[in-house]
Amino acid sequence: MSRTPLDTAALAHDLRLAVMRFSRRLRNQRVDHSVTLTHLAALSTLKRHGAMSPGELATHERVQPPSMTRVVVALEGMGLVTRSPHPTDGRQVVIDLTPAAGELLDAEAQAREAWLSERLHELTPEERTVLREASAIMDKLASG
Amino acid sequence: MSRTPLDTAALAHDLRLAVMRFSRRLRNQRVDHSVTLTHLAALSTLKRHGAMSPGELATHERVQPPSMTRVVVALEGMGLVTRSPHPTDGRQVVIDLTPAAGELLDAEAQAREAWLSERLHELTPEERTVLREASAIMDKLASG
DNA sequence: TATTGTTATACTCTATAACTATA
DNA sequence: TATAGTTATAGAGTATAACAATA
Repeated sequence: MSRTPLDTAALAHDLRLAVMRFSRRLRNQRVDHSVTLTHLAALSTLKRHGAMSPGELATHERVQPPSMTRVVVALEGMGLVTRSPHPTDGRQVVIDLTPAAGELLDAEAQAREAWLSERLHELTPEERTVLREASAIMDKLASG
Repeated sequence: MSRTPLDTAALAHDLRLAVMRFSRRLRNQRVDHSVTLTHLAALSTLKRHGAMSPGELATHERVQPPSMTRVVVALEGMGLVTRSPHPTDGRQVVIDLTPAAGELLDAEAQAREAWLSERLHELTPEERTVLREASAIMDKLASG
């Protein structure tokens, strides 16, 4: 058969376009204009994985350090994260969520995901399973 | 059980982060700096669906018309698309690929997708099937 | 010297609002 | 009036290069 190479090329093509269109749609689904999707993603990662340095956060989100610096500065200005000196390494900084961020995440994340959650509800359980598995695979691809 | 609402919220969360990280990774995978990923997506859509108006192209790519105007202007400047008057409707414009775009798509798309194709090859056939199905579902979600 | 983070700068992507031309 | 497209403008997101501080 040896159809794999062709299939893979077609999959790469379709997957690329689907992800681009879907991510555009997600970004446009903004309700509150104070916290952007990028900000929310950083906050979510901090909530899930706990306090970490800007560098670690950048690695998690697959962005370059200067890009994360900008995000952290904005979040600090909004009172959503704190920057503390690292206990032993003077070069490093520890970014952590403030209580305000915890509250915001509970409320805002739900509101922002309302559209997506609703759409997901309209899918079949099988389709949701596909997306659940695809999420893990895409994260694996992104981190590789 | 009634676990669906909770599952859906968690899925919305994970899917959002996975798509954001994956799309960042895709954008960063730029090899040639003359044609951007957005440009390539528009060209791909024109190749697959044939000549169409800027408005139709914007709908396909889930962007607003002014955003597509900018892309089309850039592509025309690079000699990759032509803008012709619509035969019957004087308001409309028809965007079509030039021969140069055909050549570029064959070569450049493959080159740009080399990274992704390689990564996809490392997956199991089952994982690729998941991504293939997920692509279709994400397109459905984006267009809904 | 190597690492961590930041500043400076610039480019891509995308949107909304206002305008023009045609239907 | 309504529609298609464009222009003008702005903001979000991200990168590379250069710099400062610490290890």
